[in-house]
Amino acid sequence: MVFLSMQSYPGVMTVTRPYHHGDLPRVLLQAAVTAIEEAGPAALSLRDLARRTGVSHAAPTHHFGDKAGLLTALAVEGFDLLAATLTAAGDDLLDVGVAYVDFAVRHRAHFEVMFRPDLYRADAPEVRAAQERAGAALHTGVATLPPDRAEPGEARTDALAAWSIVHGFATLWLSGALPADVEADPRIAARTVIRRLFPPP
Amino acid sequence: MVFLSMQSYPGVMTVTRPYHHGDLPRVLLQAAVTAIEEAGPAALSLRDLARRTGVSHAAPTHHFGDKAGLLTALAVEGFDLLAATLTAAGDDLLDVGVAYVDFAVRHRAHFEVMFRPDLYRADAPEVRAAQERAGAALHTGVATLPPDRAEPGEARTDALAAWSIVHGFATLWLSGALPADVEADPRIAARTVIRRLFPPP
DNA sequence: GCGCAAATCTTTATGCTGGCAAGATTGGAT
DNA sequence: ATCCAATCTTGCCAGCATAAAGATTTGCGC
Repeated sequence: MVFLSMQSYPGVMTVTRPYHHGDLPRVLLQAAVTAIEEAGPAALSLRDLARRTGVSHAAPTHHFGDKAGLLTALAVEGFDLLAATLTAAGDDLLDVGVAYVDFAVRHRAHFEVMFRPDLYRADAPEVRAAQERAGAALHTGVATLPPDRAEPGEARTDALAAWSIVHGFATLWLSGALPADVEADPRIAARTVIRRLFPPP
Repeated sequence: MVFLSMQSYPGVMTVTRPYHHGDLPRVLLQAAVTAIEEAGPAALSLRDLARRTGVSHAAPTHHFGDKAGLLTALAVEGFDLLAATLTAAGDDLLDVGVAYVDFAVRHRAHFEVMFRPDLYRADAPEVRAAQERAGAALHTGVATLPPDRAEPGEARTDALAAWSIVHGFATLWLSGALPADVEADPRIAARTVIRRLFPPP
C-alpha cells in the first residue's frame, strides 16, 4: 500500500491518504457496504461515507454523480458478483440454490440494494446487462434438471419456482422474520427447503 | 364527513379540516401508503405527509413520535391485514399462497415496510404479536396438507418452503426483477409456481 | 353553561443531508 | 516545461428529522 500526498491543510504541507490515487470509488463502495451492513441501505449517507474514508463531503458526488449513482454501481457490482458465485457453484441445482442464499447472507449489503430498485437507476443499461448475466447463471442450474415432464413451459416454471424459493428464503432470513427454531446455518436450512421443491429421484 | 373548526389563521377566524378530529393518525397512515406507492418507503418524508394532509410539519411527530414510529404502526397494520387476508382465503394451501402474493401486490406499501425491519422498530411487542398472528394464519394453510410423509420436521419444512416460495415470488414481482415474459396476472403466475411445490396428487 | 386538565396542533429552532457551483491541486500527456 | 483533464476541496442552499415551547381545542366533572 502506497501513501500519496494530499492537498493543502492549514500548517501542514503534505498529508497521506490510505489508498492509491484513483481508487477512491472502490474505497467508497467498500465503505458503503460496511455502512449498509450496520444500519441498512435507507440510512446510508454520502457525507458519512466521506467521513469514513477521510475525504471531503463532495468527493463521492464527483465519482458517482449522486446517491443513486453510487447505489447503481453497488447494484452492478452485486449482480456481477452473484453471477460469478452461481457459476462457481457448479451444475447441481441444489448447490446453485444454496449458493444464492449464501451470497445473500455473505453480501447482505449488495443483495439488499440489488432488489430495491427505488434506491438506484435500475433501468440503466449496465444494470440490465449485469442482471441478465446473473439470470443466465441461475438458469444454467435449472437446465440440468431431468426434462422428464413433457408439459410445455415447464422449464420456465421450474426456473421461476427455484428463483422464488431461494430468493424468498434469503430475504426472509435477512429480514429476521423467520422463527427462532430454524436451523442456525442458512446453507443447511436452505438446502432442506430447496430439496422440498426438487426432491431427489 | 364532518368539517371541524381549526385554530387561528391571520385574518380568518375558523378554517375547516377534511377529517374528524382525532383521526389524523389514520389519515397520515393512508397518506403514507400513497406516498410509498409513489416513491418507495426510503423516500418517505414526514413533512411531505404533513403537506399532503394539510397539517403542520410537526403534527405527524406528535402522534407517532418519529418516522420509525409511523412505519412501526404501518407494519403492525400490515401484519394484521395480512393475517386477515390469509384467514379469509380459506383452507386450501394454494389459495392461501395466492392470497399472500395478492396481498403483497395490492398492499405494496405495507408489504415493503413489513419486511424492511431497519426502517421501523421491529422488536416492539405489538409488532411481534401481529407477526405471530400472520404466521399462525399461514401455518393453518400448511396444516391442511396430507401428512403422508413420516419424516419428522416435515411439516416445518413444508411451511418454510411454502412461505419462502410465495414470499420470494412476491418480492421478485414487486422489485420488477422478473423477466417480461412471465404471466401478467401475478395471481395466475403465483398459482402455477406454488403448484410446482405442492403438486396435486 | 363553567372551568380545568389533557390531547391536539402550531411555531420556532438546530443539526444533518443531498445537491450544486466554483476553486484548488494533482497526474499525465505532449 | 506546459497545458489539460481528472480529482478533490470549500462554500453554499434548500429540505428533512427532531426537539422544545406555545397556542388551541376537546373532553369531563361539576
